[in-house]
Amino acid sequence: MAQRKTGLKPTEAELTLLNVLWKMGPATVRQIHESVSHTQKTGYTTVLKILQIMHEKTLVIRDESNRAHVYAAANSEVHTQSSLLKDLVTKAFDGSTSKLVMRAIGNSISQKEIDDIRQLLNGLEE
Amino acid sequence: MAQRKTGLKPTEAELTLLNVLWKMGPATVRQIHESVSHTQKTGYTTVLKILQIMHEKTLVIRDESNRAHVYAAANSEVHTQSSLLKDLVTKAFDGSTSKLVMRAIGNSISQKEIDDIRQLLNGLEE
DNA sequence: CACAGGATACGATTGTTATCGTATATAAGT
DNA sequence: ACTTATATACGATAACAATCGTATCCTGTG
Repeated sequence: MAQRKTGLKPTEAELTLLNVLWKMGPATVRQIHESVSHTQKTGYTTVLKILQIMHEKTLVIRDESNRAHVYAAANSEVHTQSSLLKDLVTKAFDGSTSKLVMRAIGNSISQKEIDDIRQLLNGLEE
Repeated sequence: MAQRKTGLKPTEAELTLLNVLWKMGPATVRQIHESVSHTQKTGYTTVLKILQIMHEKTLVIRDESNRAHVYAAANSEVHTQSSLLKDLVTKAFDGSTSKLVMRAIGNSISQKEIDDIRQLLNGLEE
């Protein structure tokens, strides 16, 4: 049911690893595991396995030229965020981006965030 | 790992049924199935089973006083939307609601939607 | 060159999601 | 009371997600 070829949705564990890769840039399994183990209690081989699966799914690319493979996110953070948002908009907001935005804003947001958003709206307008 | 007691996240199939319940109000399995079968090819017993599981998870409540049980969403659409958004913000937007909003707006949005959002921002401000 | 340390590969396991088939129960007609 | 239509309950299954243990495979160093 999930899309095959392009832009398939990362699972929760996969998204965690992607976040690391976006922050750190290309990294080895050891580095990635080191990074996640600060907040997670995941084993090394678990991280490895997930990365291998992500590679099959083409969620990451890897450089195998060295013994320790170097992994990198296949898609940008922005691209993935947009994709996840689009998915949520269709599944829970009846396809309406503005509904989602208004719900998000309504949740609770700081004055600075309000200013940032208004700024962006101004930029979009013309 | 997923939270037990309160506000646990509905799966995709569950969310589909919740959308029906929010639109229609309380309904029987037959009515719900009828509604989803317009766009889905799901069997009757599948819908029934999912509703039973949702009942165990307390995602829905049900009235068993008649032979055909009547199901209703346990939480409001707004509540669930907020919960899903909060989840996405923490998992993919580093906890920043404004990042999410700006990404959503950036995706593509109509002039009317921009106006609606600006309106909401004005309302929030004072 | 042997070997210890560290890397990947390969299942195996457990839990969850989604889907149905079949069994059973019940209400309403005839 | 039997039969039929329709409900729920139950259990099985297949796919996917997440987790590791173990095996195997380099590679640099003594």
